[in-house]
Amino acid sequence: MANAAADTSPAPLFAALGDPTRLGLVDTLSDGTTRSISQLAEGAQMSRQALTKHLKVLESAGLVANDRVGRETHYRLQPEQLGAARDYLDSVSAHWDAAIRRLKGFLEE
Amino acid sequence: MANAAADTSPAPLFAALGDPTRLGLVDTLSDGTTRSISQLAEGAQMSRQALTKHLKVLESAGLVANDRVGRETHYRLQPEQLGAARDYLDSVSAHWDAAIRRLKGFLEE
DNA sequence: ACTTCGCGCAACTATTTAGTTGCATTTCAG
DNA sequence: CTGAAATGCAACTAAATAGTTGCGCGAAGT
Repeated sequence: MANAAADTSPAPLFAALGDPTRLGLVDTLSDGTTRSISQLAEGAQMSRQALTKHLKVLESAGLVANDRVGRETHYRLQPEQLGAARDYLDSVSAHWDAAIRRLKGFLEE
Repeated sequence: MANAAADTSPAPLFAALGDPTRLGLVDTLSDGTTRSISQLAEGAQMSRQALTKHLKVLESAGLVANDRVGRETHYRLQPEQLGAARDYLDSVSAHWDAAIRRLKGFLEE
């Protein structure tokens, strides 16, 4: 069991992405670099603690991970779950496409 | 302006998908058929009104649409926004991949 | 005409979530 | 050693969310 999040349903994953602040964090971290909480909080319009909470939500969803470096906590993006979310959306779209193709087949007969 | 949802950020879109009930509705409707609220509420373990609220959330996100048919309200999936969400995830992943490739380039020099 | 079905609207409750502040702890710098 | 920086922890508030119930109304069936 190496997988903590996304056990059965991707809903918690989408929920984690469903907030502008967290989406911004994901976007910021998508440049491959690692940042401390204070660095991430610099530009933001809310307290460091609020940011910390958001980071914990992202971490629970498996979207980010952190390493303690001295007195700093460095967060980094973990892109695997992004792929999982994308795959889910793909499967729904594929289901839809196949169904529509089938329905059209009936109509055009 | 034909686009009501996903104006700037896809966060509301992800938020709409970030609930197991709503994700189930999307999944159910992905078979291309149209269903009345009562039909959708049949299997569910909650009241029709609760379902109605979830459907309105999905509708606000542009994920479903409804047509009034007599005394029934038929909901159908609108898959375009699914594609929008997928595209966003793709762009983040692409950004990540490019960044990592660049970082690896530095290291291997 | 009468009844029933499918909905919408509104009020209400309980839980979760987003955000704050204050304080203690650990680590680095001088 | 002393002080400042970076963070974690805990308590608290306000607002959003998920859910309920009750009721009224228009559309269908008989």
